[in-house]
Amino acid sequence: MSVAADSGLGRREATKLANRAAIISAARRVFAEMGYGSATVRDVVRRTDLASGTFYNYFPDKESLFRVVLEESAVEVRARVRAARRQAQSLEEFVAAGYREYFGFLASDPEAFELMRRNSGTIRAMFDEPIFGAGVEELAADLRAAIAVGIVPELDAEYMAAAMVGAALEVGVTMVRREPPDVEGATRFATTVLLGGMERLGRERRAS
Amino acid sequence: MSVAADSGLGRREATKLANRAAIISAARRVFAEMGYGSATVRDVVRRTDLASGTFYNYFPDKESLFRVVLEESAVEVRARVRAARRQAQSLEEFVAAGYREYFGFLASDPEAFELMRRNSGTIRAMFDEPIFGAGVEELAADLRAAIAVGIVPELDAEYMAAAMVGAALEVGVTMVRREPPDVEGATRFATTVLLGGMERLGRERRAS
DNA sequence: TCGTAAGGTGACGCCAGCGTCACGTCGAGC
DNA sequence: GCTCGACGTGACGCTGGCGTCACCTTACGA
Repeated sequence: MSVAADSGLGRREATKLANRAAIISAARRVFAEMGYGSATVRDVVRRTDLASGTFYNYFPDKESLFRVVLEESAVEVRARVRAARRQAQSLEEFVAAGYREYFGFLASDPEAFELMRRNSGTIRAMFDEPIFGAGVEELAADLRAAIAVGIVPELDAEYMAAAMVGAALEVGVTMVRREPPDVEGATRFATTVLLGGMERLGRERRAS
Repeated sequence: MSVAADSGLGRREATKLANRAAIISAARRVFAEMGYGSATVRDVVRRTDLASGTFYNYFPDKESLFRVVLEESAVEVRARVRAARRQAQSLEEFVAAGYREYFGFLASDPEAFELMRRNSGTIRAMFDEPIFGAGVEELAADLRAAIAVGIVPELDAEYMAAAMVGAALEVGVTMVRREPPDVEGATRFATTVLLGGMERLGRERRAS
């Protein structure tokens, strides 16, 4: 045994992991900077010290790579947001928890954020309705559950989910641009607006 | 004079206009379907009965074409939205007018909408902060003016503008997906939410 | 009716990305 | 230490987009 590596892996296994990671990391930067459409496999490989042929030992093509890159970022966020929401005991907590988790993610990983923002159109078209789209679906489901229990007034859950996610996206962009990004402030703002919106929707509904 | 054309233009002038229009129209569809990045000049030309060389008599390259295509749609919307807002006599009218105009546009020209949605990331990156971005700026300015006059409670105008635009974008997507799109319903929903949000922001501010 | 030139045409040369494959290297296992 | 095969390598053939240009058609004006 000539093991070497600090990890428990052999050299071969280790470089394999490293190469894959290098490709994904380079791809993340490339897709974020120039967008999926104009990026080429070569662009990614060039940001790596690998040969072009090597790429194809790891991924069959650009699209597969893109899917993996997104998976790595987005799935985790969505899961975190949803988990945070699940623990909420009140409506305010429900809304705030989701926003806090999401804004926290943006602040901590601006590159992933840029990646998703830059390619949001492509993402929507490619997976039709995933990543953010699925986020909307999940939120709508959570809202419907909350309405059923009576925590949230009766309202169009689909529209409400869309409004919440849309606001999150744009407020997030604004927050990231401010230095340093104020996660708590953005969370408070978004939460207040959306809670106020639900309140008023409830009031108007009752009035009619 | 062999004029011919129904319009007052000569044949040459007429085909020139028609060719330009044909290219722009084809480009709109191509960019909407495959996104700016992966679209090629050839893709556009192929949707036309023109030869590839002809394209370069009208536009120097893909980017110029893209800018013109966007200009044609976006500038007009932004102007319409802003004009509608300007006539508003109350806060409710201010918010509702903007949304109504915007949602009306989406419903009336879904292709332009698809174009902008599909390429929103590219647009942001290319013009950095135009189209929608400029929309946010304008809205923020209008909000600040309204705050100064006392119609809108003191709040972070930039965040508020972001939230309003973000909500508009996503609610718009949802609205367009419903058949038939209910412009008034979406307008009422978005307006109520955002007004409620402002209300609550004002209340919380006063409380602190 | 005729000369002129505006402008459409598409083949052309160039370039870059694609995916492959024959070769070489080097770690793994004995 | 030696053999073996996994895997990195980069040149290669191919494809398709790019922008150009010599040619030709035809509207225009006299």
